[in-house]
Amino acid sequence: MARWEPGAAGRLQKAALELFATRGFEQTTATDIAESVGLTERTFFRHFSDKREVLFHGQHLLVEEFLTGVRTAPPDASPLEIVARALRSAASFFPDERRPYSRLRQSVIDQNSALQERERHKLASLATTLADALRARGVDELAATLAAESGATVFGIAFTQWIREGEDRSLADIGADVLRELVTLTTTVSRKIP
Amino acid sequence: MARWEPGAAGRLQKAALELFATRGFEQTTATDIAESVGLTERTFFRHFSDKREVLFHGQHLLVEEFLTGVRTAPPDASPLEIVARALRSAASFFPDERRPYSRLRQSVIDQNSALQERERHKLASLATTLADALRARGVDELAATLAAESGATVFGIAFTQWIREGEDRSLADIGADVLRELVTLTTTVSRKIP
DNA sequence: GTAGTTGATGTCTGTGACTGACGTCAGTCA
DNA sequence: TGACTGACGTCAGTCACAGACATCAACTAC
Repeated sequence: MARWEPGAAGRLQKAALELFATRGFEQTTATDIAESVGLTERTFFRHFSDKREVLFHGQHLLVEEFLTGVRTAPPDASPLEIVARALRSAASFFPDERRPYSRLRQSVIDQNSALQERERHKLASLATTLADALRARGVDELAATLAAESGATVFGIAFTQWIREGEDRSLADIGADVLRELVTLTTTVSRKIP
Repeated sequence: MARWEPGAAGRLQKAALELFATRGFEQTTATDIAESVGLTERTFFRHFSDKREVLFHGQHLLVEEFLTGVRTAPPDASPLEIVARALRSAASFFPDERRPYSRLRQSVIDQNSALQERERHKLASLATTLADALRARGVDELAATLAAESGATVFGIAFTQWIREGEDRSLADIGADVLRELVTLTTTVSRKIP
């Protein structure tokens, strides 16, 4: 028999989401979470750098999906086409079965501004990573930054729409729609930018 | 003679920036800041909701500039034109004399990820406010969100450039350039978005 | 198979961010 | 003149997090 139950991080993550969803984020201490799965506070902080992070563990896998999309884009693709590929690839990270889980998690985040702050930070660092990948493909500095930030924005908006009650399109479809709307928006500048 | 020196918040802000710049953010306690201007930690937290906030006080004035720009846009302006106005208006918040101060402040933020997180959060809430203002003008939901987020992104990129050593264009000029680049980027989609 | 090593955990202790309750006192205003 | 207010101080408490060190099953080398 093993000395410890395996998968401590996973158990902590699951317990944390449940406790946050019932009691609320601030009303749940790190000790609460740890003890609910038979561990100590110290162990909690060995697995997660801070209390908020327990809800954001595994985000690097999403970033990887984005990068895969960037890599599989044809060499002559424009920055925005590359971003479109990345978005489609990232969407595969959120199959429809995952919607209920994503909804619950988001409802927790939406109720606490410290968590929203962390979420935005993750999205921003995704944009930074994306921009690096674009630059590595030879896209110039400013275009890479703008395309990457736009990609992150589109992803954020699409994701929000994806988890809305009643929505049944796939994340990939929504993402493509939002990106198209962005193109439309910027191409219908009737007046000159001063 | 007054009982207390006036302008406690301002004195705290100034002292905080100086201490953060010399010792670093984490190496400076709220007590350090407060006592350096003859106040107590408790008073510090009466003026600022948390330690990071001392660097972001007054941001609502910037938001106001954005909103002024939105309001002064002609009724038939497209969402992106409105955003262009907002950007130009916001730029007046950062006259060239302010560059040295902004550089110092940014160097502090760039050295601490908790501060970067807060900065992104502020930019995100600016986008939300902008989107509300656009919707209030009749812009539809998705277009408003996209235009507002794009505006915030452009502002962020332009500001970063404005701060760069050797840069001497005004923030308004840089902002207009970045926005134009965004338009260029999205209008040169040779391939169809899948 | 025994000794040494490793890795995930527990224990103990400390620091600092933040909060609530309450006291203080100069200035204001009735 | 006396009640009231607003900005501050004092005190005590909670909790997020971190360093140092101990523990002990499992694995490894010999």
